Amino acid sequence: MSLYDMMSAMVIPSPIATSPDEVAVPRSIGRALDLLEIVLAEHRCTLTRAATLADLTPTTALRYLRALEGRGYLERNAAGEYSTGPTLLRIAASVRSDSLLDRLATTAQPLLDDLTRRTGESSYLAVSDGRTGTYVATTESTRAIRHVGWVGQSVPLDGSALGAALLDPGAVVVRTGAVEPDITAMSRAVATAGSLGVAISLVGPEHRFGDSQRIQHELALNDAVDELERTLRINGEDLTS
Amino acid sequence: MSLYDMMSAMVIPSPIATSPDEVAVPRSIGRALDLLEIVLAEHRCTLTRAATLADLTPTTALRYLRALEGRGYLERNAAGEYSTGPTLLRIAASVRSDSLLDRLATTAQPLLDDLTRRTGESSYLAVSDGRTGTYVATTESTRAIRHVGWVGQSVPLDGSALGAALLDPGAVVVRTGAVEPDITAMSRAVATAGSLGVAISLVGPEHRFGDSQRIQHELALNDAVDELERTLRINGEDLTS
DNA sequence: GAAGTCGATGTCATTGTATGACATGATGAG
DNA sequence: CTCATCATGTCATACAATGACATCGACTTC
Repeated sequence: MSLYDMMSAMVIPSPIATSPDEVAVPRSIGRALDLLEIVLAEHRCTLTRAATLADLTPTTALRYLRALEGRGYLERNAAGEYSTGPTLLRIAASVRSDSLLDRLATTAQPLLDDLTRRTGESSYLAVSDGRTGTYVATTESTRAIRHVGWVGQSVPLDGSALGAALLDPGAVVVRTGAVEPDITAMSRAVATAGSLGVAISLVGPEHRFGDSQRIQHELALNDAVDELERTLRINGEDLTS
Repeated sequence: MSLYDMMSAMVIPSPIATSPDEVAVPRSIGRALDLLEIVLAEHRCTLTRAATLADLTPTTALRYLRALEGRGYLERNAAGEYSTGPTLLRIAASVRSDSLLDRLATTAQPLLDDLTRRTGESSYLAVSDGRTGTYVATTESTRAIRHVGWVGQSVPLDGSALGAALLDPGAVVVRTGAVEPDITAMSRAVATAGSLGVAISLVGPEHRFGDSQRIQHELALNDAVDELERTLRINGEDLTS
């Protein structure tokens, strides 16, 4: 199973329309949103794959995907693959201009750069909705052996360094093999008001996160997060709960 | 009727779940998406207002709004108002990092600044999905009498300068009173591949768009759009159809 | 205090809309 | 050519979506 398949298998939301401890979601709504999230997680997705991942018949999935396409949330290319549609892009732009998202990656990018320079590892900025984290910015390590490829990808929070860090604000969390074998991620959450989680992760091969480097990595990560919080606060964003 | 009410009344999607010349959207899906778009257009919205605008009973609207909240697309504050939720923020960040949206506003902002400096009027960057345009960035005029308040707002494309410009790439379109009385908008589309429409608009009081200023405004607008296209193309974005 | 209004929420009988079994068509590989 | 796979359409049916109605809570007015 390739990395991409592993990632895909792991981020696909459960096809259960109703979370056991949450509100009853009308079945059809749950299904449509499942399909939307599947396509977005896959980036490009055929009808059959979406139907399989959503555990729906092709007929039912086609109906929902067509509906989402008709409303502009998805679009379909000549090869029959669904991907992000114009309405979702417009909404994303609108939402972006309304929130800290507008400044977040811009503000964080130089800090990611600095973190990578100090540690020699790849650094990532992640946002999270409580179930899924999405890596939205990165600075890659310049080493010959480096971690690449997570930007734009979503990971489940369960079991990951990112998830643990978001649950324990202020703590630096280290996990190995949670998302990829032999890969160590070190994460710390950024203090934010509101429901959007934000974190910075440092990611690299396990053997480069031994005890001696770890202290240094942790220092650098803490500096980056502290600086991001400071910069966003200075810019008028109230980050403290 | 205040400006805000006018804007809201004009951008609310028709509650008809099936567009007459498009795919059949399952009724429940159409309703849920209508409500989502209503809340996003309103920015903050109570159950009763959303139900009224969507032409649904409060009970039905509550059910859908709760579903969208449960899935993270909306959230609800202590005052009972719905607004953008964490999953939508995460998706927006993810979508942003995948597309030209990532660079668009950053690249356009200095051009908006320049356009406003040259013309003395407020300039706006808009994105569109073909039905609705959303203003996502602005530079305000520094004059005592200036146009303000459109950033983050959505406008229907029908009848507006923005809509006409998007339908006629390369043309500079002028409209007065389409969105607000006595306000003139001058728009030109930015050439983009894909389904997302992008345009720059210059907006100000009608009396400042007379024949003599108009030529100058048009020149400046064309320069801004040409430069944005050039910059995006240089940055690797294929804009030409 | 009582009465009224409004918004939010819950219940339940009903029906119409969502659904999937099945069929068909198109395409590509061997 | 056959076969497999993917996409799409049809239609009978049953169950999930729905709204009429009731209840509750908060607030305002008299």
